[in-house]
Amino acid sequence: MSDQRRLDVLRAIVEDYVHTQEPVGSRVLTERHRLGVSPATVRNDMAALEDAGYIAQPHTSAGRIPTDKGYRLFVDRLSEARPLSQPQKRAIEKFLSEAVDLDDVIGRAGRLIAQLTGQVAVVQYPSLRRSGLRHLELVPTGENRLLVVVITDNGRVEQRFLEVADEVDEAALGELRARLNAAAAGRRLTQMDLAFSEVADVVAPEHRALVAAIGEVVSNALDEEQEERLVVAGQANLARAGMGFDQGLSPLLEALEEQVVLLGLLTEMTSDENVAVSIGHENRLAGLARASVVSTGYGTDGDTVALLSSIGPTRMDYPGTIAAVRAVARYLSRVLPT
Amino acid sequence: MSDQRRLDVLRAIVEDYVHTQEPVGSRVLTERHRLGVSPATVRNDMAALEDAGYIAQPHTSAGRIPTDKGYRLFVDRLSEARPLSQPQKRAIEKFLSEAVDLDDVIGRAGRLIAQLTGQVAVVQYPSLRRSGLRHLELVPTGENRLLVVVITDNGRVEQRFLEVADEVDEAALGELRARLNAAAAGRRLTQMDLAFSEVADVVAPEHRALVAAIGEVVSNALDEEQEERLVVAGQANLARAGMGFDQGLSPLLEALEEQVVLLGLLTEMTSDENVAVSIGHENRLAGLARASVVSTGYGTDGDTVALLSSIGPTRMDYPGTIAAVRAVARYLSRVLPT
DNA sequence: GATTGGCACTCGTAGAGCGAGAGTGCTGGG
DNA sequence: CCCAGCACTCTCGCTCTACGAGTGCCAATC
Repeated sequence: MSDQRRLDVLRAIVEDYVHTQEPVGSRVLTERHRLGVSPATVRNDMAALEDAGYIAQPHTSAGRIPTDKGYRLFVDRLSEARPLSQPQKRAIEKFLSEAVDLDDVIGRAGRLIAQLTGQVAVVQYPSLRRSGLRHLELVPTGENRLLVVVITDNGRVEQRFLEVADEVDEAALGELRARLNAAAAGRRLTQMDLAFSEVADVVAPEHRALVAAIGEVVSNALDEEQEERLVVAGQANLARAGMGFDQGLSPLLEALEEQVVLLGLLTEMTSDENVAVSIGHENRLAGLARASVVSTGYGTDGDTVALLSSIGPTRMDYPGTIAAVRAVARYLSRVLPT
Repeated sequence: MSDQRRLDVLRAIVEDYVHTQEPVGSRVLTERHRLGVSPATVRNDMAALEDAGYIAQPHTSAGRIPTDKGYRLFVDRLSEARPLSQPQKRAIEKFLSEAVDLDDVIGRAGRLIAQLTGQVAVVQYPSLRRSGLRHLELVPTGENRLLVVVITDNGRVEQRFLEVADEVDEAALGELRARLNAAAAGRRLTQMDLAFSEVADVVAPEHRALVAAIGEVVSNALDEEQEERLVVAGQANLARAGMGFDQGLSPLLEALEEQVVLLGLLTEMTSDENVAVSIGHENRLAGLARASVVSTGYGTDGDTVALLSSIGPTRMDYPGTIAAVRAVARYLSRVLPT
């Protein structure tokens, strides 16, 4: 009994099931794939595959469907990413390069993945960790309220409200703004504390507390932990008939709304710029037990700054999804401001 | 035959159906509501209501369910917004006041509406139309690429990429930045063109084109047409059993992803700070034919700057939804930076 | 020893038939 | 104008049956 043929059978089962969404029996298997053996032989192989846990039958005398373990083997050893066509690549490049700002880039990347894969896309905003400060702006906004806007080297903009005890007059604010910008401009975000304490030393005593408060807000805003914004696109794809989620949809949608938890999961499974795949119950989240996640990092020159994923049913088209995710991550890395 | 009682019957039908999600017959109607008449009488009234198009029966010999027209009458004349409880109000206030920036305010408002109504929430970002320019920042980001960041009076931040022909050196960029800020600061966004042409006159000839380009990007970024960002929250609520969307879910989710179209619909139906309700087929969008939209404007002192809506099945709890939308809009208006 | 054809067996599915229950519309009397 | 009673209709859930798909096993074959 050839080991190789068993793997061929498994691959055939996965491909057929992904395509038809129906349990596949020994007869159609021999008809649709040139295995060169009879249904009876295939049946023997299938029995062995079932014993090994790669496939299962939903009920006696139905065909077989792959298990999570079966998909795992398929992804690891039986498939290769199917490269996108040239027109597709050009379309990706064109669509991403038309973006007008960072929000738009991220949004477009999400829609792109959603459309290419027919599934849900999750895109994380690029991290701020390694950037420097470009400009700090203080905007008074109503009584006792200040808006602090931070612009970084790499074009990221963060804003935070700050409650202040006493109203600060325009002139004092202007001076503060000038001093802070002079002291902090160009510095790494990690050295920000230092810059703020320098300013605190030279400023009028009644403003020291304010400077400290601003400093706290700024480092807070740039803290990596806060850096957890996700964009989700293509949720409508999940509801389409034939996705296999027809009634188990709400746990999945709930998981997608729990952005903090979701990001944790993605971060955990994605180590570098390779594409990682997590299948069915391999996902730590219960809501994703019937789904698979294909995820990769992106960022300028090998420096992974954020994540990009596609989520779909376990019976997704893995080669196609992996290729799409990889391609978009690559273009995203290129088009992204340094 | 009393007209008043017929309306009572209609109200009873709507309330019962909203509650039980099942067609309601004449018997249970007399049992659950003190109508003071027998089922037979109610049947006559129901026949009249059906002739008038306010209710319908899914099939012969099932109970009645309200039609879109029936809900319309209910909303317009038979119900009043049910005020929220004090604890609820306090919870809203607390939750919104904890927000750290504008994104967070909008996000929280969405989650709040979603949770209060058990439906989907759609929140539009506040418009920039009436604000002035606070600061303009130019950040070079990679070769031939400039990031233009606009900070407005009311704390809104917009950013746009700009492709430039030749690389601009730091010094020239610094000068440009200073000049532009001097000329434009404090001006209304509508007078921005003027400020830019002033600068173009005094700047070195080789930078005129750049100034013009920046001017275009800025007014573009602040153009109201561009101002169409929506946040959608609580999509998972739609998938919950008993929402009535069990199989017709995907057109709805698709409608929610078509943000431009969706915003058009909301803008059209919402005229001012009153709460507007659009029921079932009254919605121009086919995807929303089985849903109702409850929408209102919000903004500082009666100046409507953006929209806030809740979308659910036509058999939603209108009084509760209207109250929730109104309450959140009110607090949002108060907490929002001027 | 692997492969294969044949055959009995198991189940899920689709369809038909049936009874019960809910709800209506109508009619005739208060 | 209201209401009790009654005949009628329709859906829903149940059971039963026939069918088909697919398997597992065994003995024959290469």
